Amino acid sequence: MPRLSPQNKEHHTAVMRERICSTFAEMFASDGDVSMEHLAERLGVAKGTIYNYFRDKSELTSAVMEIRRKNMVELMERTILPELPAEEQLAVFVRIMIDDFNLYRHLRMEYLRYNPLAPVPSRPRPLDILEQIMERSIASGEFRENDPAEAALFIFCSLIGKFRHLLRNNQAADPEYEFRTMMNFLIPALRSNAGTEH
Amino acid sequence: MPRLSPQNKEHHTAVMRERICSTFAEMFASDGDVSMEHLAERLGVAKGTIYNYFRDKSELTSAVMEIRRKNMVELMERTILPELPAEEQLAVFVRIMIDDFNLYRHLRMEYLRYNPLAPVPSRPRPLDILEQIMERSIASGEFRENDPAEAALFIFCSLIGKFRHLLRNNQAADPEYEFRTMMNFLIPALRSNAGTEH
Amino acid sequence: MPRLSPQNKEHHTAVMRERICSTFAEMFASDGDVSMEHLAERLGVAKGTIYNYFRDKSELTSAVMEIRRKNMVELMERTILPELPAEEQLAVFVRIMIDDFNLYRHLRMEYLRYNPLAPVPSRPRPLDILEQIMERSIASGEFRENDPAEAALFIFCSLIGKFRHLLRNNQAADPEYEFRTMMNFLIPALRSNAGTEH
Amino acid sequence: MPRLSPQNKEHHTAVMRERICSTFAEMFASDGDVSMEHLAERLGVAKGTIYNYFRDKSELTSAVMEIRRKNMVELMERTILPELPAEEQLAVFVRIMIDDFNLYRHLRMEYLRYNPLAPVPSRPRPLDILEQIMERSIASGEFRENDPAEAALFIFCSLIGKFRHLLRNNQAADPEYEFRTMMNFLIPALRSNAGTEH
DNA sequence: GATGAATGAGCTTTCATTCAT
DNA sequence: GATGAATGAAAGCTCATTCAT
Repeated sequence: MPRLSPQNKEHHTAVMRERICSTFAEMFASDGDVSMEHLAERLGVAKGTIYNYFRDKSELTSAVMEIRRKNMVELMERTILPELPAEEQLAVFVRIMIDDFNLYRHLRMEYLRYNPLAPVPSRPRPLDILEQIMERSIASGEFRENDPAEAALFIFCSLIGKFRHLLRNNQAADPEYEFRTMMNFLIPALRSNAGTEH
Repeated sequence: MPRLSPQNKEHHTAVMRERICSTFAEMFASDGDVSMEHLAERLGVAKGTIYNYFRDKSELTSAVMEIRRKNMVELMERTILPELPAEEQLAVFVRIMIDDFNLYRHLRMEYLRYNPLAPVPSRPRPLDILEQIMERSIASGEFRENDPAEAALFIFCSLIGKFRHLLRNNQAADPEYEFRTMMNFLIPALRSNAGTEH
Repeated sequence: MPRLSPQNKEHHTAVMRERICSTFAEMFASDGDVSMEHLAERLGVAKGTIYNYFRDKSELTSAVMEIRRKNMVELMERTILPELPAEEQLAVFVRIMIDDFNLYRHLRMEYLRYNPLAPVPSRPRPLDILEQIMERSIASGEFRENDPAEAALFIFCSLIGKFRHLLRNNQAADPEYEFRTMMNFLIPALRSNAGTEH
Repeated sequence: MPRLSPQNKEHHTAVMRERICSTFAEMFASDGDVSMEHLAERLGVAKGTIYNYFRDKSELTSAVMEIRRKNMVELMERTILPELPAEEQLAVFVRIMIDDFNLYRHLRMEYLRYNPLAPVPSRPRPLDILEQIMERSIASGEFRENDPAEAALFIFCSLIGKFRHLLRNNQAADPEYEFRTMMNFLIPALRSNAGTEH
């Protein structure tokens, strides 16, 4: 391997980190937990090489989650346009989350094992975006008066819970069905304030 | 501790199993996965002793989950009376789930690892009870027309998702706050059908 | 359990030892190695009880071998009559060995594990009886001139080797077939001295 | 010891496997069963290192047996020339077996434990070679009419049985003595058919 | 920067043996 | 004499991590 100029070196490092992360995510998505040995094998590099780019497995896992999150967020930012009706914005959000789940089911759920203390990820997270949607929708009156953060968290957790349920039953999501069911309950939850007087 | 009368023996066994289970659950709750070695240490017995009460770690884990589930279900059956208003039934259900979560945080989430195929637990599960609540409430018109199973699953997953979120942030639930938030969204989701026409 | 007189006590001990041994042998014969736990279970006594009659597993195993050997030897002494033709005496010997093998295949082969230093068993052993047969037969001229001990050992080892071969292939012996094959080679080996001049 | 050229790596692996195998065989020969821990200790490496060369203990044991067998068979094939007199061919065979036994006493006998179903080893095995010797010798009339396979098995088992006997008495063989005794009985067994008419 | 052989703490599990009652 | 719960050394095996080259 030839000497790299500082820029090239930086570039090389970034490319390599990206390659390792995406391969790891991919393997995780299909097989569940992945050993460093298998990962190196699939990458076609030595185990030690991975450790040149990531301090340990925990850092790698975090990085993967970060990339995944960034991709998801970028997609959301491109497709969830503030000028759309609130309901439609929510719909896009839900669809993206469902697709992401189908892609990364194992990774998402096993993440905790290597990151029990849940390091704060870089902003914005999907939950942040969802909060913005809620803020706009409540401000515009499309959704009922409510704490936007709370509403966002409720929606977010409903989705996560559903994903976990599917995972337990070893199923991928049926995107269309799950989408319809979620919307069937979420929209009324956000629209009407029927019966909350207790 | 030999030479116990049959009753005493049975009692001793039950006590010991209970002690092992609850210690395991407790350690799991605070630390995540627990090795048999550490469990024995905390119990103040030898590793082998645990294996006199449980064939292997998988059996122990299942037993803990089963006990937990049975306790929860019994409590639900005692306190969720069909003659109460639907909303109140749901409220009790939600409270019990939140309390259970606080007690068994990690265990609930890591259970999968030792039981990847999710053996069917003894009925009824909390979800079954929730389905009954929904059936009655929809039949009586207290909640809007809907598939009871779908409604139950939505509620259940919303709760599970919330728990998982708290777990990720390494928090116990604040029972009163979580209760109010959940009800604030669940009741409208089940009452009104505002805006589901898309 | 009532006080036993010294004689009764002695008798009880002998009976118990016998019971333990024969059960152990039986289990060994059908399943291979047997744990003290399983043995106690089958006997309907506690594990500790066995240790009142045998210092440890090694002593038990030795005792079993001893009993097995004594039974076999008694049978040989009853049925191998010196007045029979040499060939017939040998035939009876071979048949008894084959039958014994079928009964105790596992035990015979695993014995070494607990008795790596092969404590000298009580006399007479089958090999001793075989030596007597050889002595008589060579003295009477029915078998050719030879060291009787060597001849006996050769026959004995041929049988043991055959048993081991069968064990490796997880077979019981076919008594009639094995008998014919052995005799087909042993008789000439003992009769003629063709070609030993090298 | 990283960064080896491909040849060196292959060489290193071969050397290491060989070292592990021969140490294992050696320890086995003197002590009977050997734990991975003890083996590693004697090798001066960590337990895990052995597992870099052999998937598990069963594979290691098989490898040792295979090497041993290959060496023995190669030696037989080089030294047992079809043009030699039958008796001489047999003599060489017997000598090689005796020497092999002295080298691998315990291992040979305990092999079964880790390979209870006796996986078919690579051909040809010593028994195969012995069968060829018998075929040729019976065809040429040097040995009497007989099923070559049966004759070979008889010889083979006589040897194995002798080895087992020595093992039980914790002896190495005295090669010259054992050789003479075996031949003293085997040759007549194969030559003459005196007295097989019963 | 890359390598990958070596590491060793850690895991689950077994089972002969002990000893207080 | 009988009991059997408790023991704990020992086994086979895994895998994230290190470091000499």
